[in-house]
Amino acid sequence: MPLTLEDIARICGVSRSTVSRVINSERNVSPETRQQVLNVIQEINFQPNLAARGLAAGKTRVLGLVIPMGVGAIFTDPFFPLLIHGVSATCNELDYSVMLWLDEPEYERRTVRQILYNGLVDGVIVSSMLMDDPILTALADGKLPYLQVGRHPANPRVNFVDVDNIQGSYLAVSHLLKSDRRRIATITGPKNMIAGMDRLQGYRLALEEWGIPFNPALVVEGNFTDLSGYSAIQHILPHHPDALFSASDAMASGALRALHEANIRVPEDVAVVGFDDIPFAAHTDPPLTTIHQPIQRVGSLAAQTLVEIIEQPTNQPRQVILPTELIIRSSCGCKV
Amino acid sequence: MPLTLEDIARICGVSRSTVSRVINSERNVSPETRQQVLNVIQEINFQPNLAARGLAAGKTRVLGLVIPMGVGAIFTDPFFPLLIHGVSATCNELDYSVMLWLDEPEYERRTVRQILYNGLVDGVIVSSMLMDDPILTALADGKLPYLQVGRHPANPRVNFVDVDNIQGSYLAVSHLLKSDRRRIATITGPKNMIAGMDRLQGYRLALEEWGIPFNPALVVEGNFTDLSGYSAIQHILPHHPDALFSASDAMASGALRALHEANIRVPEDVAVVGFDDIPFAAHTDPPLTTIHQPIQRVGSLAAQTLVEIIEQPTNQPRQVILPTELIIRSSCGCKV
DNA sequence: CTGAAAGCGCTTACAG
DNA sequence: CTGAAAGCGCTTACAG
Repeated sequence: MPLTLEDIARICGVSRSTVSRVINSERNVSPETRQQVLNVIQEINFQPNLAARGLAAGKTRVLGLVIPMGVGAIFTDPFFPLLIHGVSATCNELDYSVMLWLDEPEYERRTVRQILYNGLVDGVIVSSMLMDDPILTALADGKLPYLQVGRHPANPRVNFVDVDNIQGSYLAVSHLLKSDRRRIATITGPKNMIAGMDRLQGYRLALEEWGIPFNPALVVEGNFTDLSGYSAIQHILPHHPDALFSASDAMASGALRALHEANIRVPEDVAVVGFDDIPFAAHTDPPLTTIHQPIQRVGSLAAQTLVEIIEQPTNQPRQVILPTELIIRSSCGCKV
Repeated sequence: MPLTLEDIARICGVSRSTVSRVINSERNVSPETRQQVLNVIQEINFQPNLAARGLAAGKTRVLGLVIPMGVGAIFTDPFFPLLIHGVSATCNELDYSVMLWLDEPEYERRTVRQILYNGLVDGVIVSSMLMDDPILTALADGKLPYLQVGRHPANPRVNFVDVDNIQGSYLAVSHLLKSDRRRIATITGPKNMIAGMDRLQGYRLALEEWGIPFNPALVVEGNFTDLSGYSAIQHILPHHPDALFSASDAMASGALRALHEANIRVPEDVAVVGFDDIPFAAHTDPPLTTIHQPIQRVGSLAAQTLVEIIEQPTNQPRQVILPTELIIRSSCGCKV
């Protein structure tokens, strides 16, 4: 029922090759013919069939977006909505569509194969932050263009867009240091997550710069959830910290609760800085000083970069790291 | 480079028709042949090209999911992540893929055309709650199977899955009534959103049942955001409410802040009940009594129902309304 | 600048 | 139960 190239061609009295050429903006079409075809297309609201185009050209103009559901606080954190928003907006601009896979553990195998070989996508953006995610190795072994959201230390040639987690936590801890805190504890992310380890790295860097020895008793591993932040406090408190850098706002929020229950004043007794700048961070008690990351821009850049990789292949891996920003609220206790 | 049906056929010494039949689980293939083909497919990890299949069969096994970005609190509310999760999980089970469109106002026109006529999706789920969303009328005029998340009062034949907003707010207000509150104010959603109006309807129903006259001075329109809840309180306070039903948790959270600043005690002076049960609702001060809605199940049912519509077309519109649940916390002041 | 023709990888009557 | 053949709606050398 929908019209085809052939129909347009008949109406215009040209061949379907010509119609195809004007649709794909090739030169080699006389201005008059081009205009006429354009008019007809406009008039009857013609949309080329993308399945046919995909089959013939080997390009579908659709990007896959793979989001692993394994990770914790996926519904309290606006990370994925913002990422999706960025990807989608840029795809719209570039005339690409986006295919979404929420990658549940049980389906992982099937997903990878489907994405790689079913010919439906020209490339894929994976937002996995797990060090050893099987989908990452599958992608690395395959030949489909792809780009990671989040860098991968083990694979130097991978394309990625990431937030500068090291610089972010360095910023956070430096701020605490400048506010004369010296016993700065940290709740880290899980060991198998790159962002978690990067944020720990920034913590160490800042300490080092100020000549403060690294004290293992002041670092506790969390898993980015509120609850893990809450229980981390129990381990940290005996060591009398005067500040806390939490590798996520969710954990900071749990820590704030625990601190409150232990009758420890924030920021007077313990200053707190989080990471992520989730909306909730402005509403904790006290409002949380934290590190803002430009997630939507990450998504947007990821889409744009992947399209470049698809359309203008080179040997150079494309890698971009976006800066973060310190957002000062009350929990750090710096009265400007 | 990827293998094709033809390759499998050659290896097995059969025609590609036969291979196609076993892939599509048709009968009319001898058990031995079927097994042999299956083995080869398994062995070489064959994935049929979906673009080709789509072109030949007119079915792509992909569902479109359209999410309008016009609406307010899209990143503080886990509605969309949960919805997407439900849709995606069920699509995985049913061997469908999902194509995502975040519908930004400027692109709306292009989006609709693309979805309807580019042959990439077999049907679409639209999560629009606007009364007069242009995409809804475009879909209604087109011939692509679709299903709405959220009912549409003006179109009785539309397929939809919705949460019972009327029953939900009825539940909320009844609870307040049972707790001896009589001057119950409400902050509504915007007039052009169906869910908003449904929630107002439930409020009226409960009042009516208890013989309490409807008092327009006690109802203020909000737009589902925190801020609108905050400012609504200024209009309501002069009329001395003893309770508040807020049509969203975000607005309730703003209202709580305003109440607090006005030195009005919750729940002693004013009992508060929200709607949505966002994660934050458990952490407000005091924790918010609210109405829980099964969003993920809505997504799951939407996908399942749309697939039924695609695969077994009938004339009957499919319409399902899911019940909500009252979650009692502290803000309503009922000490069980 | 333009058209005829082959081909992308499947499905689907049709004939046997 | 099986295969040969046409066809889905495009793109893309190739020839002119």
